[in-house]
Amino acid sequence: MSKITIALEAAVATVIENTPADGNRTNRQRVYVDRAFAHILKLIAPRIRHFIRQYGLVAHWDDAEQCCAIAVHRAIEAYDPAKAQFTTFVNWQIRGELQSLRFRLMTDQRPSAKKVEATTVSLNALSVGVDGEEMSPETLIADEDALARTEAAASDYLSEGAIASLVDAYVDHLRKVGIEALRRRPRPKREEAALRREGPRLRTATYGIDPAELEKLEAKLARDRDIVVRRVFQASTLDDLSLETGVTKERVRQITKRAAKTLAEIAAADPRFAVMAEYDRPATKRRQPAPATTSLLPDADQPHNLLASVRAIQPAELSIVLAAPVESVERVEAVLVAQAATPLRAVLH
DNA sequence: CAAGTTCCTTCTTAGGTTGC
DNA sequence: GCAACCTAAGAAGGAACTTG
Repeated sequence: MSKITIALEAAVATVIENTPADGNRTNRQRVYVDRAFAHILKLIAPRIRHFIRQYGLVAHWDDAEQCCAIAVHRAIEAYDPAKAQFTTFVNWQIRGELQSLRFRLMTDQRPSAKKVEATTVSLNALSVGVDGEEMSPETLIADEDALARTEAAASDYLSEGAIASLVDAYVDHLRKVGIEALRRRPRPKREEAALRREGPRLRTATYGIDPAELEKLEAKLARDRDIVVRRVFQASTLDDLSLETGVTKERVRQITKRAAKTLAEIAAADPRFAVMAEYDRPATKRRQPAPATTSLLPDADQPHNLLASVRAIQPAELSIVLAAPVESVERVEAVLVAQAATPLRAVLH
């Protein structure tokens, strides 16, 4: 154990000792707790600075420090020395608070309730029985899965919106390319001669392109859009799409292959689809650390972010891995399996 | 000027491979 | 076994170019 770890344990022990179960501290106890709390903050100040930088919250330094202080307070309240060391426990509390702060600052762009003239209605006000007696809202909740389904539906709604935007961007790209090709394509000589005979016509609205050609282009775009949406995002089969669109399975495959490539390029180039582009990257590739001001996610290369899973194992298995006698690992119940080169990290109690 | 040739793009067909 | 994938080859259609 390092000096800081030992000092943290001692300071937290002081806080716990001076916190009676009923919450009524004496003045002396309050002074001890305040001193110990200040000492804890001083000990973990370098770690707090590190996390604030890592989470890209340098621009909101004061708020981030406040969140970290709250995290330390919560960590002390919930800390159980029998389960883990405080130094480990407080890390996760701080990260959780900072993550939450970043989410509020960078993601939640909803207007305030006052601005949209929203009214908050208490569930209790809605749950009055026939006889006028108030009923507990919980008794009215018959569907325990409602929350999960609501969240899933909201997630689906957002993803459908993102997909529609991405496909719109792809179709716009195709339209741009198609119109450019029509503009570059010289008019057939016979048609040109006929136009000369008819005299000049103003067609600025169609950029000098024959409206019939534009109609054909739009029809093709609509067909391609349908194919891409159903094939790429809804997993329709080649057979189904071939039957319904009238083109061969192979042509459907070619269209979707070209679309997938272009969609990936659009997603990578447009910040609106940054999350999709991020998701598209192979998991095995190590990402380059992004500047803190542009990335919403913590640096994946940091050792504590490499955690992949927590797996329960038997003491006998761990004794083999660590080449230690079974008796010395009897109290170990779980190990953290990390993605790093060292496959196992265990703490022997 | 009409018919033939060439070039380009889109789409289809055939046959082999791969993964579940 | 089947669906999907991939490659190669070729058909179809439109337009420019060439030739008699």
